[in-house]
Amino acid sequence: MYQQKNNVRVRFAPSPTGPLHIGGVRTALFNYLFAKKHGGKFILRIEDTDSARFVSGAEEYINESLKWLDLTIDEGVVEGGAFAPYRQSQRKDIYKKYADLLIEKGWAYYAFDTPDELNALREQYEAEKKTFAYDNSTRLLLNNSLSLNNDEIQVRIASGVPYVIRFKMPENVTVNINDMVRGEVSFNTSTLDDKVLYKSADQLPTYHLANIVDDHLMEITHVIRGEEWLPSVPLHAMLYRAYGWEDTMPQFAHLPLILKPNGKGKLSKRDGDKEGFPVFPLQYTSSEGETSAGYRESGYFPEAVINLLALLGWNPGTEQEIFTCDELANLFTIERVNKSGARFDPEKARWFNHQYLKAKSNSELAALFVPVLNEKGVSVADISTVERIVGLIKERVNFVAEMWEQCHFFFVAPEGYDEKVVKKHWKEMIPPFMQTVVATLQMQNHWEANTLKTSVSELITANGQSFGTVMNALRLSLTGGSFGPDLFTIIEIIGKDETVRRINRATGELS
RNA sequence: GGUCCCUUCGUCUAGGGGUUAGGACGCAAGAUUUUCAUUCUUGAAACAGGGGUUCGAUUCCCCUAGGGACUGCCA
Repeated sequence: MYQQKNNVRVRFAPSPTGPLHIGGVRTALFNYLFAKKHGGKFILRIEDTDSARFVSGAEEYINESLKWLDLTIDEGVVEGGAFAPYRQSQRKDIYKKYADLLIEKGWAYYAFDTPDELNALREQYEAEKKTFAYDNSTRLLLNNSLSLNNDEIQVRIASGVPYVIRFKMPENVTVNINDMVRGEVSFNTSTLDDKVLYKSADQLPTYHLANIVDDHLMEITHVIRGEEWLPSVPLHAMLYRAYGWEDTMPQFAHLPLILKPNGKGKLSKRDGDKEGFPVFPLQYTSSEGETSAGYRESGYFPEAVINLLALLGWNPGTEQEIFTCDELANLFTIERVNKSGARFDPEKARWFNHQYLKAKSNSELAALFVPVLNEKGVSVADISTVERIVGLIKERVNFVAEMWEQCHFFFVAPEGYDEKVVKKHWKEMIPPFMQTVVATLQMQNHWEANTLKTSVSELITANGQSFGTVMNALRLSLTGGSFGPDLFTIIEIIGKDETVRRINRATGELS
């Protein structure tokens, strides 16, 4: 397949145009895993060559996201490195030089057509049910240094007429690329257009130029990116050829897209809002004040996010599903990346988090739960009790935040009683019988779940009561509902006084 | 429309010329349980269609269909 190079250097190259999308995070992850696997370098390059779409704070968001997920960057804007700067807006001069070089070599040309003119052409073509393309069939009809005579070109440039630099795509060249995930991919250059490489609007290169120049200069060995770039591959390959860099051209790997849970198309911000799952690693508030949920704020553990993302489009071929990041780095190979897009499954995402939550120690979870308790107005005096409670309920929740509804009754008396349970279990004989239960409990001097269970069970049997009814009624009066861990453990933890108080209150209120 | 990519249970996927087509999520049933969960067991659930090649195709090839991406002075 692909030859392994000695010094693997991969880059994650996002644009700071908004919050990093979960698909972008997965691209970062696969790059990171690949670098780790081969003992190579993981580089973060900021591709901010679109001044119009630049969003302030987006770069910080990217850094914070990768940090939260513990995807350590070897070289980047913050980390520095031998190939700095790593922010493309700071490499302007480099790109200009390389754009000019292409003109000199005859691989590119100046084009004076304005955006308005081009748009008009597109509309005109569309009206005739055709598609306009700036390519070998049209370029001689347009205003550029290929169609205009030399004097005219010089006059325009000298008088400051804005121009872009376009790649002169050669005709009828077959470009074969061996993609690491897709195998051989083939294109004919005659179907390709003359892409803008250098913009007049902001005097910055487009992605294509900046990307190829930087990947070359930064000695990138493998380009692992989303499938949306596959159609650009022949252009990129031709650029490497134009510069004479073909022998060091990186290997390409185009990752499948992450698709909507249901419906058509790739995962978008909207889907998350609609289905109630995050699409972004961190919560994000746009400049318009619109907030989108983040995995972090939704209570996902970073390890769980890494795990679930790794298995979206890749698997090790075994039945193992839970992996540490180190395990993933060991097991990861591009060859086992799938070709087809994967629908995102919010349900399974929650399951992953559940697995990680269960695996955490009680003290770890208790520490995470204390802030939730404080928020609910519970001040924690005894952390060991919280640890114990958390241990009792961690099997039944997916998120730390869900713990409260599973265990609030350990901390506060029920505020009401579930009517269905009242109807079903709060029989007429319950209130009087509860008095004998209270009496029995008050006599206990060994306040421990098993002992309590024995005493109460004996009482129930001795009085010929229905075990289920009494137990449910008791649970109702203590928790307000019909769910939760072992009842006698609850009784043990909340203590004698509180237990008696709650039973008396329920008896009073429900009679 | 054009170019390119993709196609195994509802979803994520394993597999790969001869298999009872495996696992996971979710779903259903049963067992356990004082409740709800957990846990355990079981179950329903897939090779898009049509042609080839072959003794044999879900697997290889072609076509069709469906899906996706791209088609910007965005990345």
